Amino acid sequence: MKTVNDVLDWPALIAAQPAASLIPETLRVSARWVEADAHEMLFLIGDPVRHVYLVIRGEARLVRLGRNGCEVILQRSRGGFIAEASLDSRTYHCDAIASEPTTLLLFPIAAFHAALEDVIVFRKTWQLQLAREIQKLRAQCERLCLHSATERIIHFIESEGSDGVLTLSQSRKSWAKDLGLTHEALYRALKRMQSDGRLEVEGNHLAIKP
Amino acid sequence: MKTVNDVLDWPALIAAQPAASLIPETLRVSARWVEADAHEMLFLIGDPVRHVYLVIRGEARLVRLGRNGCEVILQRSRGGFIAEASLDSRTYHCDAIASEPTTLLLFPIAAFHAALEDVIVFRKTWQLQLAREIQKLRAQCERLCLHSATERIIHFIESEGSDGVLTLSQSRKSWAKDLGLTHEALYRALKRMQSDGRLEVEGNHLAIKP
DNA sequence: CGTACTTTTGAATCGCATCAAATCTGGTGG
DNA sequence: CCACCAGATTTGATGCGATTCAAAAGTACG
Repeated sequence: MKTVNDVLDWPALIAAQPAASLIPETLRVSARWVEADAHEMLFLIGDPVRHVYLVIRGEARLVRLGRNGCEVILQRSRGGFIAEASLDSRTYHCDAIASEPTTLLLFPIAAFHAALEDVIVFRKTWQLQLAREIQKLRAQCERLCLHSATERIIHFIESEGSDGVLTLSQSRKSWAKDLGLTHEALYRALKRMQSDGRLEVEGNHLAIKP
Repeated sequence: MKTVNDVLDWPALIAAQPAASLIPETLRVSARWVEADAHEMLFLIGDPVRHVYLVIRGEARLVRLGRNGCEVILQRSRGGFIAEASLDSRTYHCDAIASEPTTLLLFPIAAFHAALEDVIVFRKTWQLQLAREIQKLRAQCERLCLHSATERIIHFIESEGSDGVLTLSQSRKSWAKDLGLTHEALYRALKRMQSDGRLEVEGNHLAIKP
């Protein structure tokens, strides 16, 4: 039988994907390799949880549709696990979509649980992963509680970037969604901040001026 | 030496505190018992992480002060762990305050880590705890991305309550902070929803009308 | 070259934040 | 028991800023 190890260059992946670096051999061989098209649904709300998803290339996002049909992003992952919190759930609480052509690894839940029990270093990494996700989400809640577009932008650059400098890894339109703003509001706020001399913009490179 | 077991009626606590139910004996005896006054700081941003905090009675909250001096709530815990995500951090990323007279258990970090390694059932409970926290935070981000006060209120009742009915366990003023609104906006939205016949309010009992 | 998408700008509207102040509440101490 | 105080609740008036709807210009890709 052909396994993931035949398809995948693990050493290269590990170099590129910190999250994958400590996946034990026993778990690797049980993984499934999946290529998803843009806009392809990975799972739907209510589906039974059968796999843990690791995004290798591209982007996957967790979304929920409000009653107005408006999409809300719960998680966005480029190179990392997605829906980690569903590891102990029976069914999914949201939908997962590939934003673009995306490569994923699917680990069967049972094997994943077994690896978490047996391999100490893997377990520690996993717990750290969960803690990081919590801190990231707390930062996002903090940001969304700010009332003005400008404040949210600054908060984002300061918490996601380093030293007031940040290189965006997404379009501004999707950034606007992360910030809980319309894209128009984001464009205007950015322009205002530029002309006020509070921000420097060069392509995807943003720098806060003191 | 006097231990926590002398002060604390564990069976009673366990009945009242699901989160405490699986704390192993070895960890229990190392716990410290703390009574905090209202507004007392439990730890400050930058403090080294020495303990894991479990709220027994009262309420503790994690906050961060924005540049405008406005307080943002990152976590609020009544009867459960607080700052779980700091278990693997060296220092705290936010302040912790007791909202009211509060009783806490403090578990030394080292003992906590040891218990996580040694006691399978405790470890599983802990991982579940982290996953639940992630899902709760995702729901909150989803809520904060809604643009109107009314939508946030409905979302909160539907996700935190059951079947469109919810009993508030906090003042409306602090609820407003959770919703990312001013208290005035919350009061007005509630009144509007009542007069529109979309919501029924009796003290802390809220019910969405279909 | 056409299609899909992002980026940008404009105008009108609405809702929330803000400031101010009155009332109500529970709890404390005299 | 009452006076008092801190905090929560409620109402009002005002202005700003984000949403919304609309549309044009730019950009990537097959």
